Amino acid sequence: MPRRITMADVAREAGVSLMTVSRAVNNKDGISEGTRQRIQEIIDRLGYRPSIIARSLVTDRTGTIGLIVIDNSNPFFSEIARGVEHEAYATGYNVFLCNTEEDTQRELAVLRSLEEKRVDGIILCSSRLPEDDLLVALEPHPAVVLVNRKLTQKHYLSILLNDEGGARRATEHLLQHGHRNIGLLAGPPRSYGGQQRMKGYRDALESAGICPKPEWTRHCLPIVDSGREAAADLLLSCPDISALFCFNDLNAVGALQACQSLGRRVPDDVAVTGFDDIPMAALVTPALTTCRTPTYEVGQQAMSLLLECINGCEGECEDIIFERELVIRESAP
Amino acid sequence: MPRRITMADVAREAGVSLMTVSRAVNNKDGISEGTRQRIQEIIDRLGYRPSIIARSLVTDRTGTIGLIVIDNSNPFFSEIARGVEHEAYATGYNVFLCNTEEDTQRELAVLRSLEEKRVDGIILCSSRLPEDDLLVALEPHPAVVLVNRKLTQKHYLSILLNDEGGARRATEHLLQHGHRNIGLLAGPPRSYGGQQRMKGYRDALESAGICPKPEWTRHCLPIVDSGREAAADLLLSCPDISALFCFNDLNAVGALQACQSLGRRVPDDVAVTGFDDIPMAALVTPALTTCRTPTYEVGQQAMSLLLECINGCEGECEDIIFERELVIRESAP
DNA sequence: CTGTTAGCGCTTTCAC
DNA sequence: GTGAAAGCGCTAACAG
Repeated sequence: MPRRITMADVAREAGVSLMTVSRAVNNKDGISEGTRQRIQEIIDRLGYRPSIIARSLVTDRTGTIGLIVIDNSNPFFSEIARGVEHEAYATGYNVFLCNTEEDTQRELAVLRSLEEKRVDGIILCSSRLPEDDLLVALEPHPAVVLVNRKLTQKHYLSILLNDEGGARRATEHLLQHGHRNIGLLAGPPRSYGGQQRMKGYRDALESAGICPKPEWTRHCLPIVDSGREAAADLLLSCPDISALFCFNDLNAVGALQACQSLGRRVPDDVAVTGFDDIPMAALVTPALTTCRTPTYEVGQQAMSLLLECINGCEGECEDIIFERELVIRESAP
Repeated sequence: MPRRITMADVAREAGVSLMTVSRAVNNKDGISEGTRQRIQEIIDRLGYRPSIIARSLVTDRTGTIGLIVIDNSNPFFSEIARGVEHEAYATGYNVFLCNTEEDTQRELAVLRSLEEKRVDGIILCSSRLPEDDLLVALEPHPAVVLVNRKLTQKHYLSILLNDEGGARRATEHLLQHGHRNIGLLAGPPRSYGGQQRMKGYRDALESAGICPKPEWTRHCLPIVDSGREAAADLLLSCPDISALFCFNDLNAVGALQACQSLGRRVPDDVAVTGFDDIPMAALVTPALTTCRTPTYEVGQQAMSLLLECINGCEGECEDIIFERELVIRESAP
């Protein structure tokens, strides 16, 4: 491996000083058009690439951000990631993608390693950390956008999803169709979104004069398999349940499978609702009634917000709230 | 924003030199256990985080790698990304995720920006660049692993998928069930995997004494919508087609939709095969016959290979070839 | 319009 | 076991 071309090489070749090359590279003025072109030619010929590492050391900007999600193989997150990366690319940033895999220790570790990498900011999706830990872990980061998580002690710039409202509407939809005993696949206990959805679910039941029984609830991981197991368990122990409100679409797909293997028809014996409206939701049989989120846009907006934050518009930035639109399909018509 | 804590702050506080702190931070020896502990305490108390940026400048290692995919919202890639990131996390690396969105200019730009970020290596998946451009763009990178792309002029460490074999088996499966006029959704023209699949498809047909007609083939983007359009177009212009071999599962799902809207039953009127076996493949109706790839493992192995390459085991590293296992389901029983 | 000096935060090398 | 000096590749600040 031959030594890399540095700015000094370009400067020597062009017979100018480092600063002149630097100005050419960064398109700054205070340099004649002639020298700029001459230097550009030499840069191209030599294949010089400025070291963002060296530049960062002095400018204190790395041109990188960190994106933390639970699990990039969950379409909800991979679509957010795509939105973030699209916006980042458009503005010259690179994105570190980190999965926490529902592990709070890993979430902390990742937050720390991004700090050591001196990212200009982070987008943290669906954090599972207790608020106290989160406050400490976020504090050293120069810019932060939270997705789907709200803190009580301190405000961070956020993209919020109206999970409570979405859950309420979905549950009301089930109630309107005569369901009284509605099961809840509640997702991970530490999920803020899960807690909001539970609120909406309970609220809707109580407004209808129904007391949501604790035994109607099962926590589960936000994946198909865990949803299947939780649903099967729930349907077996509470045979009078006629509808399932599921934390997300993956859980709902699992619920569909559980119903199938228990010989319960959907929606006739058991109605099922999902959450997120991932592409799969419309394609399974029966197609899922669910709450849609414009996931890609969430990612885009999160990155835009973060950029504003990085570029120092303290105070002027505002949280963005996305609605969860109820999409009615066959699993709960 | 208060100034960041630097190693000098720690050194001053501990009453030692920079070097001693450095040794403690990097767990090097040549330092007594006592001082090490004392320094560690001060580091914790002050919340010091070493600057990987500054370290990189002297060590010439950044602890980062670049992962380039076409589209992270395609489950095939998001699952690879998860595998890569998992392995990276385990070894202390961070991953830049970049989407090319089928745009070769963007692929070049991303390759270049990763170079400027001085990544220790890159994993390039399903590159769409012409070989000549690719050779130039890859040359300056210190370590490279190619996924599902083989070059003719120079060898790069690769994870290869036996797409040709998989396509042949899938096509043979269709032939064995009496299909003679088999359409091909061929994917993007620049896709190496697509070219290999086309080879396998043609090979199988020719071995069966059938001349694959050019009008049986449609190129399309590897997404549902494009698959639907291409399939509809194909079925309309060649009504005698009784089976479709699709570039990937997303295309196959699109083909299913096209059949539905044209009133053609699957598999009775038209048999359909997909490729990849993404989770959705088993969940749509009818469930897709497809060729499975252990995508997550592809990602893991790609990262392992890259690490070996980074750590300089020239020559000893070997390409890894994954088979594409035919999974028979309802869409082509 | 161009150049010189200093320094970003760390590690390498060598000296004690 | 510990420290001093030099330098990684670049840019900010100022001088000409």
